[in-house]
Amino acid sequence: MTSKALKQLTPTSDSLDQKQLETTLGQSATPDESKPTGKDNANNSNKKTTPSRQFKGMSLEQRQNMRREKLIEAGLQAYGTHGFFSVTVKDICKEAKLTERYFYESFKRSEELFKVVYLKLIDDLQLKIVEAVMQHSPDLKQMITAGLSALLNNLRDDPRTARILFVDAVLVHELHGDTIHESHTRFDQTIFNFLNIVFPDQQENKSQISLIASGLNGYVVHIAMRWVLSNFKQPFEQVLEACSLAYLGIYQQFNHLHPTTSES
Amino acid sequence: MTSKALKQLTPTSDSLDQKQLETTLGQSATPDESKPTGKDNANNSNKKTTPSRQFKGMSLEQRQNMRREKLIEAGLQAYGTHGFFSVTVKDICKEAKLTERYFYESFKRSEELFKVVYLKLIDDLQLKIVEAVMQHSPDLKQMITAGLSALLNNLRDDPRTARILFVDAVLVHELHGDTIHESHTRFDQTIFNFLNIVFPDQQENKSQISLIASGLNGYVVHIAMRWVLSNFKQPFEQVLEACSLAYLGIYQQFNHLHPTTSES
DNA sequence: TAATTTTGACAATTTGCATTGTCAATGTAT
DNA sequence: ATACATTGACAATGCAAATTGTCAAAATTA
Repeated sequence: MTSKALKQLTPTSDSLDQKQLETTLGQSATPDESKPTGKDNANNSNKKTTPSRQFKGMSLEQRQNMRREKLIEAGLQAYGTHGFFSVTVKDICKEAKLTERYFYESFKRSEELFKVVYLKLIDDLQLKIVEAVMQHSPDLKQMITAGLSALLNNLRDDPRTARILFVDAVLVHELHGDTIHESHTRFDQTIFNFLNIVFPDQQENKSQISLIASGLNGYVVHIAMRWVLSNFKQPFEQVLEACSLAYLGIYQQFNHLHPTTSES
Repeated sequence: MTSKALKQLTPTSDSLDQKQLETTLGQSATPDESKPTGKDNANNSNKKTTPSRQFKGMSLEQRQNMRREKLIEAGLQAYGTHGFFSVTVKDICKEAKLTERYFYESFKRSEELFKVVYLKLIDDLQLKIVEAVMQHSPDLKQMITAGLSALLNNLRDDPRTARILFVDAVLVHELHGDTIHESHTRFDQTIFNFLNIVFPDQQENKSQISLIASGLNGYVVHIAMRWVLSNFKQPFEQVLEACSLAYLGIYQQFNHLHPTTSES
């Protein structure tokens, strides 16, 4: 079906290099500040505190981390199901089967938990996509298909992810300054890098390519959101094709505008 | 600059019909429920009320409408500058130089005002775009350029619009059920209609074209948002070109996939 | 088993804002 | 000029959720 005009797309792909891909595309932003936020852990060696004791076979730190994980999972469930603004701290605690106290043990406020959930999700997603792309490295069309499939599959397998990443995230962007905004930008950046590999000899058009990367990102995300919100009405293949069409179209257009070697 | 590969894009455009355009593209959704929401206006003819008296040369209704307009303008300013969730009713009243009482005279709650502001903005924007497109009717490339220019100019002239339409709107989608969601969909729909005109004989691919319309919408919006957030760093022409590239690319791709008449 | 910490349930307090209400000052009609 | 609608400033109340605090049951160590 999608063969006729697509064959001519793989020519420049021989300039693709597996190593180059790994180096350039990667970039996990979670800066390990996603660790416990609570108070002074390390047995604050004052007077009356004989803290740290084993419990259920776990140390204090282990228990805290376990609670933290439960809260994060509960946050994913609650935020992803009801939306950030319908969820209270109490809701999350109920979901996690923990009491409020333990929420504040790990997070200062609801937004902080949300941020952690968000960063985790977007990191996971990006990793999956980049891996999928790299696995099909030399063939441009396959790389595109693989990356898009990874994205769409992820969203379909867990719509909560879609809600958090593409709906509520905009919000927390506000509340959280720009930390999340930056990580949102990372996607643009990844696509930008990809385009730079595909069009190696376009030094002048960096700025233009950057814009196009943002556009492609928006293109796919918007379609994906419709798909999610429609409860996956359209068949996977159709969505995939609609998404890849943009990439392939851009590819052709760009090559026509800036012919490098053998373009007509 | 953008000439070489673009010339071949206007062929099918001879099938474009001005009337068809007007009929198909239009669609203002504001259902005139955007009128006063307050209590019983019409001199509730009970006992003790001798309401309605002239004030500053205006009737009660005139004064209410004037206050309403001031609130709407204040809402645009406040929401568009600080974001919906940072704005309180008091803020809006301060901005409008009115007291809370008059807010509740016209609106039940903050979301209601937001909705009105939103619908007003999106109607204005869509009108401008459709008009611009129609004015350049026969020539496909010019239509695209004109429509995109109208959009970008509007956003640049008033970034508050961008914030409300593309950032906070998602939000109020939540709060307001789907009224706003629908009007958000209208943009997709408009583009869908446009594509249907451009590809008249693609009855089978309706569903596919609908997805692509959403994608194109997302593409442009995402680029536009970057542009806005970067405080319009990139030159207008560059943004415009990046946007139109997607339309032209899709056009070619689609024609290649589903050749109608003379396509190679 | 006794001493002590950890935990869970839930009450008490705080906070931020919406929403309503009061009242004096100002403008309007007769 | 008098009576009253209209307005603006701001206090009073309501409310929902965040945040902190209390206390007794359960688990742990020795």
